[in-house]
Amino acid sequence: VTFADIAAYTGFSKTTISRYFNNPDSITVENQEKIANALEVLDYKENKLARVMANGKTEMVGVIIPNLYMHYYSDMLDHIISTYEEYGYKFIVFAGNEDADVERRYIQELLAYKTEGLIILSHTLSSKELAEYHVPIVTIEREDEYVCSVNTDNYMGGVQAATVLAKSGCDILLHANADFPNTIPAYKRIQGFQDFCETNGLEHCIMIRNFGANFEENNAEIAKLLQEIEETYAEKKVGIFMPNDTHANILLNLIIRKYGTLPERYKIIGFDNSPVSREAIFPITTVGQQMDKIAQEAVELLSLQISERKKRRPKPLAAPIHKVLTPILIRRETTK
DNA sequence: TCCATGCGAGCTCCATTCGC
DNA sequence: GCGAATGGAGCTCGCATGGA
Repeated sequence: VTFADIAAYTGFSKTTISRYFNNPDSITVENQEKIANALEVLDYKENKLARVMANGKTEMVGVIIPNLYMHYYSDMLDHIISTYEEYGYKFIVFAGNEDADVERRYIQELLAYKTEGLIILSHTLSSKELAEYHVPIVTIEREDEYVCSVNTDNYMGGVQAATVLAKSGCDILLHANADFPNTIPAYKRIQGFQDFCETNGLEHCIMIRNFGANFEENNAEIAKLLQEIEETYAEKKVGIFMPNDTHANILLNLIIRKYGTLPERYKIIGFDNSPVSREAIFPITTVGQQMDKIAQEAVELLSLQISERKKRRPKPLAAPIHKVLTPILIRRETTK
């Protein structure tokens, strides 16, 4: 059943049928009812392909994440997908696994499907390269100099984590993280943690590690980290700020496997407020990213760019828009 | 290899009808 | 006469298909 069939059945033209769907107020209520009735009788089903062909609007958005192993990415994806109700975008998702050539191929594939914009969570391609695709792009929690982005205030997150550990009465505050360049938002997390400790004269150490890209590698590296902490700070009450909740949970499991519980001398805090932080055997204190708001802001920012491109005389953004959201500290059992 | 055609819906421009 | 509602023609989009 097509517009032509509906037009023939109702006696209206194709134009009027089109208006019924796209600008119903331009048709009388009586005629709207006639057309609505015809749709029911004829059992009309919307033809999205025809619509895409006609106006070029696929309502599809491409998403590239590094992996689905990290709880942060799966949780963020869940929130991005949930924006469908408000914005109507459908999402095609690729996991790049930190391979630049693979990600470039995925982007080409997404653009070939005429996705209207891209949300990039992976760190592999520079924002300069992404900007050269000349499509609406929003990045989340990554280097973003040349493209629009939504990030959490990582500096504040670092300060919040250090504050909690200091208030827990820890003798030494540790922050384990990867070796980020200073263009990555997470770098500021390290800075915030370090600045707070130095300002307040707290003994601390930044432990830069390459945690790997899967559970096995993470587990092995964090086991080594724990061993080092035990050897170096044997008699001290240790506060450990892990780079994310997935890694905090692995550390927690390793400690519990060794001691049967979480000893009083260990305080752990994660980052993100991923589901795993709530589901852990001892719910993990975390610096929560406002996942729902980040996803909402990202899609809003993308929608803004997409709408502008559809105008007859689109005005490109004078400069990329960068939104920064405040982290929310969530106290749970691992810092009691 | 090239060209014409068809697919379904959107859109624009202009014309027509109708009711107040 | 005016404005709102509606009609109609013609073009567009990207790709597959088939015939020359």
